[in-house]
Amino acid sequence: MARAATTTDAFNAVAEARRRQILDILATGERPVNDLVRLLGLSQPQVSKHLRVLREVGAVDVRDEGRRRMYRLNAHALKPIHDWVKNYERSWSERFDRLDGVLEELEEEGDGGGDE
Amino acid sequence: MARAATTTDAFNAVAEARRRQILDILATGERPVNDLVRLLGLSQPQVSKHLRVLREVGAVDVRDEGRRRMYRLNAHALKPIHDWVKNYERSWSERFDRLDGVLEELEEEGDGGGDE
DNA sequence: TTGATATATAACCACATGGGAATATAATCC
DNA sequence: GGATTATATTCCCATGTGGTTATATATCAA
Repeated sequence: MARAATTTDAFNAVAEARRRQILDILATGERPVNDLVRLLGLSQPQVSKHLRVLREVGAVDVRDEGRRRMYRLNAHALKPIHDWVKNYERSWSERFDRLDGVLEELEEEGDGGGDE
Repeated sequence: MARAATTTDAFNAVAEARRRQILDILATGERPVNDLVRLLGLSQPQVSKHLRVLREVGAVDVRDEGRRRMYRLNAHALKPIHDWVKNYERSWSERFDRLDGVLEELEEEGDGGGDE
């Protein structure tokens, strides 16, 4: 088996930095494709393909406006990523560093003489 | 060019669900490889290879203990993911839904013939 | 209608992947 | 020493990739 498709879920879709950049731009408002092309300095097909991936995972919505296609962020698709990663926040949050130290000591004490 | 290597950064590393599962288990405490093999129902080489990816992006640390290798979470490597995705949180947070509506209206109103 | 503009798609390629199987390495036990 | 246990690595392969170039589709303008 190869790697999971980029369209499998939001995790795979935003693994690509370009696609995160696209979302960052769309976070400031709706944009046609050509705006993204200029702002990112990518080729037009490249941007269209990235947008397709983002569409397939639901991270962007499109709306036709004449010959332009207006893309809009749908950040709800990113919620699973936030939900997963937020559980790790305490590990790097200064506020919890001291608590973590205490917990580790307790664990080791209860562990029956482990040193290290 | 192909897709970025899984070891490029944390985003690519955790795009694989198995690796997120591994981190979830390690979040409960240090574990030898065989624990992960049993808990995940994966083959041992598979787990070792996933662990290598997680090591290369700094998401886990290892410690030798006899013939076992104890793996430990290093959640700090996940901070960039959290930092990126947290900026989108307001989009799905109920508390901000009403505010978003207001902001969008303001944007549209002010958009009378804007530049670009 | 013809031409220009805006976007999507297709064909192609080099390449890293995740899984499986087999093997290598290393520590422990007899 | 040999056997067992624990882990890492290597080889193999099918597959999906991101970029490029070329083309298709659709809308607007003259």
